[in-house]
Amino acid sequence: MSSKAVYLTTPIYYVNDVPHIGHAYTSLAADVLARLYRLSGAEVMFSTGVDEHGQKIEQAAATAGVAPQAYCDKISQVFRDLSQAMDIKEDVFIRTTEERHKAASQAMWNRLVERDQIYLGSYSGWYAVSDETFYAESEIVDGKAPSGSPVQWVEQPSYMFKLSEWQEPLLEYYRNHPDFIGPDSRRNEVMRFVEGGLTDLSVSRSTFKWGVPVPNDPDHVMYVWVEALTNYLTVLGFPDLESKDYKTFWPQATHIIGKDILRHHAVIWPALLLAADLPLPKRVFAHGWWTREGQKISKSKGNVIDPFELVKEHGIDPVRYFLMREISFGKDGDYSESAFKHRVNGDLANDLGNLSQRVLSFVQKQVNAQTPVCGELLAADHHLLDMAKALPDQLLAHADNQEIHKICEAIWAVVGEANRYVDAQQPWSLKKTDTVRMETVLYVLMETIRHIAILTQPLMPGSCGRILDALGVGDDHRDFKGLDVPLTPGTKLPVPEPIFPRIE
RNA sequence: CGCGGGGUGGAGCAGUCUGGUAGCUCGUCAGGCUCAUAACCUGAAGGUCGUAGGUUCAAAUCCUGCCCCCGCAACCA
Repeated sequence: MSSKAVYLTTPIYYVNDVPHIGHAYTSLAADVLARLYRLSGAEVMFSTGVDEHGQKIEQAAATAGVAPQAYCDKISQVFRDLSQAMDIKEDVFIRTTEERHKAASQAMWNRLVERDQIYLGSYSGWYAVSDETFYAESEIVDGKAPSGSPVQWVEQPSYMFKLSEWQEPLLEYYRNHPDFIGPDSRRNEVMRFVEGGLTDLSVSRSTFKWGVPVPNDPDHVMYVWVEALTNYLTVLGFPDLESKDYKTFWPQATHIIGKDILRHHAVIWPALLLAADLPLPKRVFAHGWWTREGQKISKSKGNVIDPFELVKEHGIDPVRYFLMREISFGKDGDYSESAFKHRVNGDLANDLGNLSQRVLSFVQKQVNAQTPVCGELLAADHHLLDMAKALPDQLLAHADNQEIHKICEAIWAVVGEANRYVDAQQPWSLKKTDTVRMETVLYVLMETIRHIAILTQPLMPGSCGRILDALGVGDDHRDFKGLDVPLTPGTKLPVPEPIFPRIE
């Protein structure tokens, strides 16, 4: 259907802590999009991974009494487990301690140096010895750190990136590429920020060792920006600009991120790429944050949401569906037990689950447990089928804008129409008067459900697989191409089981 | 005057760019159906669209002032 290429990324997650709902949310969104594009026949690269460098990791490892690498090995595995737990299928899991990433980061650094974009300056700030941390001017309270520790003004040599030179080129780029930053409100925010002026950026540290060494200066390691952001290129084989992956995917990159790191991705990253004379990604999309029962989520409040516990309690697919459907992707939203219950019971159990069950149970009992024969189609039949057949294009359009909630809405509009169709056609009445028509109605319904199930796989792969099993759809006909392969009348069908249980 | 976002029936949102009978989901109430996971379908009630003023034949939508809420201010998705 589509021969386009798509490169989707999540940020690389910092391994100083275990995964929380935010990590799960970002990865899940990217996974849903990746799965949809794969179904459509597009060439897809979906990467996620972990950021394993920095002082906090070095310290955390020291506290734990293990070498940094051993510490990273352990925590990184938990992030891999998260993908497993949530049925997230990334194509690449990148770790910044990999040798190829070290090579890519240093190559990026060298490109910047060659273009006179990095100079040795100094980094200064308020340093609290007891906290081993620098604090921003704005964080200082009564001449002390937020923690109450005494601070001193410290200056140290640091390599600086000439970010300030890129203010105008960035603004020009934003103007010429209105789709570069999404949602639109974020683009606005970023442009205002850049218009306010950019200062050069500290891109190295000499106070710790756990990082990628700066080429030709062993006293420094690269600080997060240059190194971490380069992971998106590492994955594609950079610095080999002739590699197949780089050529295929880099121009098609969409970075899915949380709104907290919008500036890094929408300002620093494109500036670095412009400065290094490399093409920019196609789009940066920042999603919102979750609250829980109306409260901001924070460790101090103790109300963090553990994604592992979430899926253990509710099952993978209901959690996937809820997170993708409950809020407009890009906005903030709230996770609450009652909202979760309403979504799952309403959309999954009552609407989709019940639709499938009421149709398949009827077929089971009235058509001898086999796919019915399709007779002449009437206007009402065409209306429903046409709605289902219009979905693929609609969904891809929404995916291109990262409007995942609209993907859900579009599918459920067909689910609703199918339920209305059942009521209008009354197959239970036709049973007594016109079994040929009854079979046609049931066939139309099964075809509609087949479309829905195939197209909902990206959201709920496991559950939709079970629906397709119940419809007798073969494994090799479950993608966009398979949509064009209609059900075969007479196929023996298994006894249908409810797919989405209600939450009481 | 730091920057940005927002204030729409009980709840959560869309609509605002491109003025023209206020829409969706959930909830509430009434009815229908009986295939189905006490599910499904239909209908009704409920909003002076934060506020004050302006432009206009006409404003949720454009302009101005004010009030309130939220986020950001450079390592939390």
